[in-house]
Amino acid sequence: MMQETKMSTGWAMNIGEAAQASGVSAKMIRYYESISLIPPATRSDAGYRHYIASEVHTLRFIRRARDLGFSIESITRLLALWRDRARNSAEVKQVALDHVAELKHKIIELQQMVRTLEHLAHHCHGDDRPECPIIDELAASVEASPAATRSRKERKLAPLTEWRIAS
Amino acid sequence: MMQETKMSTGWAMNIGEAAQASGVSAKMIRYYESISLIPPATRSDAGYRHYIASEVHTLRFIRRARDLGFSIESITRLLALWRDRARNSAEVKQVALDHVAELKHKIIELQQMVRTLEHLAHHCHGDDRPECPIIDELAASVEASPAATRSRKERKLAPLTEWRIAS
DNA sequence: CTTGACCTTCCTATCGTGGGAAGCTCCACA
DNA sequence: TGTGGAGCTTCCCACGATAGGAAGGTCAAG
Repeated sequence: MMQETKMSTGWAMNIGEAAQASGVSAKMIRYYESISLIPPATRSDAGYRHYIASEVHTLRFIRRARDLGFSIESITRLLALWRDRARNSAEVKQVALDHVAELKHKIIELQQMVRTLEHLAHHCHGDDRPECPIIDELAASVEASPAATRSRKERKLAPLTEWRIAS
Repeated sequence: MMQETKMSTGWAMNIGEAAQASGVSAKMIRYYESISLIPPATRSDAGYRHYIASEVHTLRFIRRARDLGFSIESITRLLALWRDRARNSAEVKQVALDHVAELKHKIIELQQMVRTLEHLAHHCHGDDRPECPIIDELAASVEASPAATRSRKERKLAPLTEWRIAS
């Protein structure tokens, strides 16, 4: 992108320098190019990639967005909005708030795990005796657990009491 | 494992039934076997895997541990402790609390992202105008940002002002 | 001209999960 | 007894984002 700018400035960094300047590793810069998150870099006669300041700027944008947890897919949208001078800030805000909602969802899941584990650990002596409510909880026999089957597709199935006799 | 139990009961479920009963998909049961998290299942003459109640119990254990966010590696340890009747509960507690620490670390990271994003979103009009502090923050030019280079290995490098002239 | 730091492409691995193809088995029903 | 379909087998591929490494070319300083 911005070929003309590149031509007009004449400045260029190679991939290692661009990595250094942007905080994105050379490996990831090549990867981003391969998945078309960024356009193909111009090349020197020897095939070395060259980056001008505006491209490094884009890489830094990506790096910051990654640091905020945005997926590559979201970053694609954010980059398009960044380049779109006629954008609606509402769209940007939407992307950001959708992401916030996802993050909060994850946080709640993790907090639930922590709560359960801390509760169990609190009741565990943590000494040389084998008794352990943590193990007990994991090993608990389930009388009726809807949660245990929640995520699988429905299928025609035999009642649990109808196990077949082996061999 | 527990071959003799299997022999003594004679009961067996096939993989679909075991999946149903344990909450672990058939695909994952095969995967867990392939990575030796669980021992190879016994097979029928036709090659079908058979699972007895104690094996399903193990699968349910794994499922619960996964639900609490434990890695396969940690589950390997937990399973060993479960089977070890002479275990020290201290070891179990250690595995659990190490995991809690990891979870909390992740939570803090995510919360930091949320905080930043909500702060930015709060200052974004979110209307049809292009001005947007979210985009501005991502696009910000960095005067001096130690964070931007924090995770990369040190390398001999030219000062940023010494970019080479292209072509 | 040599050396070594850097670049190139290509392949591999991570982690846990799902999807699907090709082919075999089992069982119920006609 | 034949057939259809659900279920099983193995094998391969994909994800998302990243890192590591091998083999070979390039560049610049000494």
